Amino acid sequence: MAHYDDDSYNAALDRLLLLTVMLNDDMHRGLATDGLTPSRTSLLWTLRRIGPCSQKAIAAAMQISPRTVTGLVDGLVATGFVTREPDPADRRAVLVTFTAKGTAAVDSLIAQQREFSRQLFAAMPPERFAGLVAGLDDVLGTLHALGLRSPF
Amino acid sequence: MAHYDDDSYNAALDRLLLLTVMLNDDMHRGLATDGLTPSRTSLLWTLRRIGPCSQKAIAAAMQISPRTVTGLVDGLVATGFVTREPDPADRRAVLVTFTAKGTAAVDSLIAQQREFSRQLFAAMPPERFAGLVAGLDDVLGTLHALGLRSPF
DNA sequence: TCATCATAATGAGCCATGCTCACTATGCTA
DNA sequence: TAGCATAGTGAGCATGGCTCATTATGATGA
Repeated sequence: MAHYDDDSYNAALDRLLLLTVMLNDDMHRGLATDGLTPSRTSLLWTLRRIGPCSQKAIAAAMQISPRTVTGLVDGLVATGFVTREPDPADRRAVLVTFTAKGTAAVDSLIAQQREFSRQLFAAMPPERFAGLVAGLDDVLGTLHALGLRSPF
Repeated sequence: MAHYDDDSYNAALDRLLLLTVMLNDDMHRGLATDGLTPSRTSLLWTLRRIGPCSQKAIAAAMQISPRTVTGLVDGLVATGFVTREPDPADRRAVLVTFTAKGTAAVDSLIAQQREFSRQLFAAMPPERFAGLVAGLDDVLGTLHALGLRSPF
């Protein structure tokens, strides 16, 4: 009895992890076409969320070291997605700021994501979709209760 | 109407991607305690799935270059998880083989995963669990139909 | 048999992404 | 103004991807 349940729990986790891997791979594949790496894209997402800010702030938001942010911003500056602007309030700091190309890239990613969500869910029976969302919310709540915190 | 649906699809995909990130982070954190990196662990999982085999076979199974496998196996040999045994049928090749420590490590990972699946799902109402699994299967089927292939 | 081509692994060397530690330049405060 | 704190970066390391060249071995055909 308990054994039977364990097996179905494991099968469910296997599905979840498989989905995790497949979604990750797909995201990374899509990125390559835009000349972006996963880490640099993550920085762009963060920048969109918190707005032009110091590298220190980006490091805190992404939970990586300030030194790593220097490297990522170097790459994004070299490829024209962001610029380093002087911070009028602190001459030690820079304000990492989108270029037009950077803004366009993030907008494109958002559009791609919307399209992908349509492809994933539009054909799903409403009841099943609702069941999936309820299940995901349950899992996310459980993870939160287990002490895992969202990176956002 | 269509707009409303789009928003709920997006919200669902956001949940899925958030879950993806959180599960990934958690897995990687857990690994560090065992002295394993994510890539080396992935190789151990692969090796468990396909059995002692050449590095070439591992590269094919993991969809990475043979050169990268050389590096990963170097690390796993240095830390005592696997050994390189001569292939009796082909003196060019090696058979990557678990040590006792390697077998124990994989067994431990499996046990951790079973425990984690219990923590995630044991408290979930059976109906919601069933709804989650049905939804996940639907999504996996859709991904397959979209041309995304499982890495296994 | 032996020359040729194919294959398994690795050396050399590149890039990206993470880290720490040390250092510079600047800000802040007593 | 002296001294501590903070933002960013240089130096240097590890991991994990890659390609290309090389070595050793296997396999095949003349």
